[in-house]
This record gives sequence, structure tokens and C-alpha cells, in this order.
Amino acid sequence: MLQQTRVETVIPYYHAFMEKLPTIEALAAIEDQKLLKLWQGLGYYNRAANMKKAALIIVEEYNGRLPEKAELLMKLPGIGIYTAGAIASIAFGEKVPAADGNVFRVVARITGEEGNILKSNIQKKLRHQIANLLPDEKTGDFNQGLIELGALICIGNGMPRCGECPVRDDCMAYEKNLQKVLPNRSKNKSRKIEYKSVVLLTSKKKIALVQRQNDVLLANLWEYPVIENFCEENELAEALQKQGINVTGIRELTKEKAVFSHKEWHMKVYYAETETMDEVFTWKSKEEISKYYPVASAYAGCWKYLPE
DNA sequence: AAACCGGGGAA
DNA sequence: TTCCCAGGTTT
Repeated sequence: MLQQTRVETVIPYYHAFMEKLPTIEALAAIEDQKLLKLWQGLGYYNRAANMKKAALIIVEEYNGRLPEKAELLMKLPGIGIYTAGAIASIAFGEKVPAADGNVFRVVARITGEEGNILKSNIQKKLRHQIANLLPDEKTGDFNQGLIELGALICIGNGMPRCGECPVRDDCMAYEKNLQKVLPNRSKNKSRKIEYKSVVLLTSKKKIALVQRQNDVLLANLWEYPVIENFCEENELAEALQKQGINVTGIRELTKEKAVFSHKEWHMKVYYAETETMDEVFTWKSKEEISKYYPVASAYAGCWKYLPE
């Protein structure tokens, strides 16, 4: 859950998750739809699928217990070099590094590393430097110390709190006043803008839903019927007609924008009604959607327009 | 090595 | 708006 996601964001999801799925066996057995509902709004939905895959492997191949070595943990879906190092060192005391984004930033500042810390060769170099410093005992505490130093003091967004830093006298960035320059990170690319028309199609207090494909953005989440590009009322009515759906009362409600890391959706949101609940859609009440159907946050703005 | 995969909070 | 977050997998 914590991969590329803030601790504060994760906490409520974590509690709900542990309540519902307290054991690896429970995780391995949960229905995909229920798992996705628990993950709704967290983003990076592959993480949920990977976690279940890993749970199945742990149950089948490891008798329900996590392997303790980083090398084996790395083979599990969703566990890469950082997570494997964190689990192995913190939970099982193995002497391996656990270098996340915090740690790369801290070490780059301390050593004066000028390379881009998002590039794999620079991360490899920094991990080797950390590996040479690891203590034989309490390696997990040492790793957590580095992570916590980055999270609380040597922060990534804004000026680091060097006045509170226990290692500032050994820090290149502090000595040479390079806190704003280090670490070096590649710039984010501009986002591609996509235009869509969404229709909140209702029939007898039920709302039309569609499930997204499993190999796209927001895989397997549900959404309201969508067509490409901004369109006018008559064009939308025609598009629905082609699927055999006659609508009435069609009108534009609002415009919504959803911002992702790499793209933006600009959405024109329509309301429409239809007599028959055609099978091309899944028809659910607002209450059913909120309880059982994971809908992407991109559509959160549509919620207040749905009938009770 | 680069592209892809979300969402939200802070600057 | 941009930046960045207890990253990993696929191409």
C-alpha cells in the first residue's frame, strides 16, 4: 500500500484492510471485486492484484508463512528490491539495505551525489554505498532510521529541517548549501489531455455501469458509460441508439477534470434516462454502488448528480 | 532504460 | 499547477 503513496493516505485503508483480511489465507481467498473495493481510491490497482497473487503463492508454496530472505521475497509479485529489503531487515533481521525514495534523497544529500536519483544506475550505486555502512545488528532499525530521517527531517518537498538533523555535520548538501539542488531528479513530463463524454444513464432509479478492461488505466474498476471526445447531446443520443438504447431527457450536467500522473481526462458529464435496462450495462442503485462497486476517483464529482 | 500505473496533499 | 510520496512491472 505504501508504494508511492503517503503514509497518512494509507492508514485508513490499512485498518479496513486488516479488519477484513487479517490473515494471508483470507487475502488469498478474497473475491477480486471485494479486494478492489477495499482498494478503491488508493490508486495503482495492480498492487492489490499482485498482493493477492503473492498471498496465493505463500499459501501454496510456503505453507502460509512469508519467506524470510530478501532474495526469495523479491520473487513474489509486487515485492521489488526495496520492499524485499524492508521486510527482510525489519521483520527478520537480515543484513540488507531498504532504500526507498526517502533514503535515496538522504544519501544523495549526505554524499553530494549529483546523478538523477530516479535512474536505476544511480539507485544501484547508492544502494551499494548503504550496504557498506550497514551494521551487523539491528539492521532493520538502521534502515528505518534512514527512512524516518528522510520522511521527517531531510524532507523532499520544501527545505529540509537541517537544524534538527543529527548528521548535518557529515552532510555535503548542508556544508555547501545545496539543499535546493540535491537530490537531482528528472522532470515530470507534461500530461497528455484526453477528452471524454460521460453519461449518467438511469432507469427506474438504477444507474448504468461498465467494467473497465483489465489491461488499461484503472484496470477492472467500474465507470459510467463513456464515449471518446467531447460530444453534443444529439451525438451522444445517436451513439447510445447504435447500441439499441433509446434515451430521453438528455442534458449536460457539468464538466469534470481528473488529473493523473501522466494524463488528464477532461469530461463532459451528461444525464439521461431510458425505459429498459439493457444488458450491455450493469444496472445498480446508488447504495449498491457505494457498497460493492469500485468506481475510480476520477468520477467522484459525478456522485452528487446520481438519483437516490 | 524508459514507459506505464493513481490519487491526494502541500508548495 | 507542479511536485512528490515507505515503488514495481512491463516493454
